[in-house]
Amino acid sequence: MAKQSVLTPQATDFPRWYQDVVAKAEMADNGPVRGTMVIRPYGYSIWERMQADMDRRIKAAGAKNAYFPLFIPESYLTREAEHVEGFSPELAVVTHAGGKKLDEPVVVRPTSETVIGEFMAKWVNSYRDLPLLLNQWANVVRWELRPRIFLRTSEFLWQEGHTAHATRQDAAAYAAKIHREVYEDFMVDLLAMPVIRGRKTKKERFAGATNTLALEAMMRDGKALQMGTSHELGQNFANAFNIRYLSDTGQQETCWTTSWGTSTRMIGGLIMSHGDDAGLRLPPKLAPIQALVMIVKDGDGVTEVATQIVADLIAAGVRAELDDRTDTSFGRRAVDAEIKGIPVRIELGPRDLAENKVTVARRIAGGKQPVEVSALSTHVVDALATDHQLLFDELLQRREQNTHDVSTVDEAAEAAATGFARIPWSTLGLDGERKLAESAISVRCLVRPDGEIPESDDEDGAIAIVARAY
RNA sequence: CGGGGUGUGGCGCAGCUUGGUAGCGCGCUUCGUUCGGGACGAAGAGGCCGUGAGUUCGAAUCUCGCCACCCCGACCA
Repeated sequence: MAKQSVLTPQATDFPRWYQDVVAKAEMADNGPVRGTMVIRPYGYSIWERMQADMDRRIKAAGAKNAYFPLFIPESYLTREAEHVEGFSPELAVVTHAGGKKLDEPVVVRPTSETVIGEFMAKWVNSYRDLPLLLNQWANVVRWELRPRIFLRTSEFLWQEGHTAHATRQDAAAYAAKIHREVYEDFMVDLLAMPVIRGRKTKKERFAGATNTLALEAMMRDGKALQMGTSHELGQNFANAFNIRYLSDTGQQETCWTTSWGTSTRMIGGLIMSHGDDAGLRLPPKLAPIQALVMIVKDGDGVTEVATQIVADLIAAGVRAELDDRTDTSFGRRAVDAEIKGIPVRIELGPRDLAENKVTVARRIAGGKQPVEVSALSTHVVDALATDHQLLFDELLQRREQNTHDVSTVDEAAEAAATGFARIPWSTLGLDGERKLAESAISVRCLVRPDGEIPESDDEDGAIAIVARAY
């Protein structure tokens, strides 16, 4: 095999075309920093739309954006025992700066609980200051042993929310609110991806958390991907950083904190869920270009009509663009649009125009059909709404077909070879979890039979969702 | 760290067994014909074959060392 300058997940689970569309990972030309990610402009435009939509939802949940330092004094990390233990192996540490050795090394943030905790302690004095709801959009660095494009890059972009509350109940409720009202809604409504909301087992919990809520999605190949997490941190960080407040009865009390995050990993999840052999399929609400008006051949006023159609579509609320590169072959342009996942393509040439029609090609629903120019805007708006649901339904159906209820550990392992297994946690237990781990199968999360989230790991009736994961 | 591999134009690869001074596809440049589903023809540009030493008249090819990278596992948003 030739030397590869690009991280290439295998074709079965991660199609090759993503390189042309979205990103490539620089390995060879980036010195000792391995597994960082370069996102091409088109890919970034997808991320920008995710970011804008997520940001809107986070603000609707009451959190405000802020920004904290990239470098964290090493001593901050060590204040929370489990946290430092969990993150130590993957820290990038700066030992020299300004031409000399630093008295105390600083780490490049792998996550910001500790710096933000330090500031929360300064900012919170009274119960009137609570809850303190913060969010940060930033890049973080985790020196993973084996990077994987989009899913686990050494440096990645994300949003991390950090909040402080007066009571455990308030903190738990807020973590759950983000989990459900921000993250799940985002994934269903914008990404057209069904996700399982559940609770992580102790083994899978975030380092320093008392409870981790996760959203798990099934990829095209039956493996699970964690799309986002929301953590209750108990008083672990509040104790470590002395985040305390004076209550309305004049007592010094310790805060309860949460943290939650979603990252560029979601782009990977999107590709592995919605992508097909012809390229990416973008959910319409996410697509930077929803309708591409393509001039097949100019002449007889085609350009004028096409320009008017684009204007009409934009007026109807559709993100439309004109493709008038008639010096490039039709096939090339059509395939480009397909690979990029543009949901609707409107083809237009003299032949169509003679009948006052255009040809509408659908990336998601498939097929082509002639549509009257006068009815086009309505047609496209309807198509985009339908396509969103088609994508969601397809994924949900695939997940249901590849999920099996089982009653023994061996059956769980067998079902996890191709999809998800559901097994009572009381049957599986810590021993079963350990045994499955030997064959790279993990408990993705615990759920109640009705799909809600258990209050504790050992709650009666809790079901473990078991799968191979990325 | 354990187990497998691989290093040859920008990208993907062949050539190595049986040494003779580097080739194919894609991409790129120019011209012409095309352009309603990844066009075709012609002419070009681009490589001291990862690296060091050795064997040899001669090394991409054989020998030894070194380095780098990839895949599987442990770690993980």
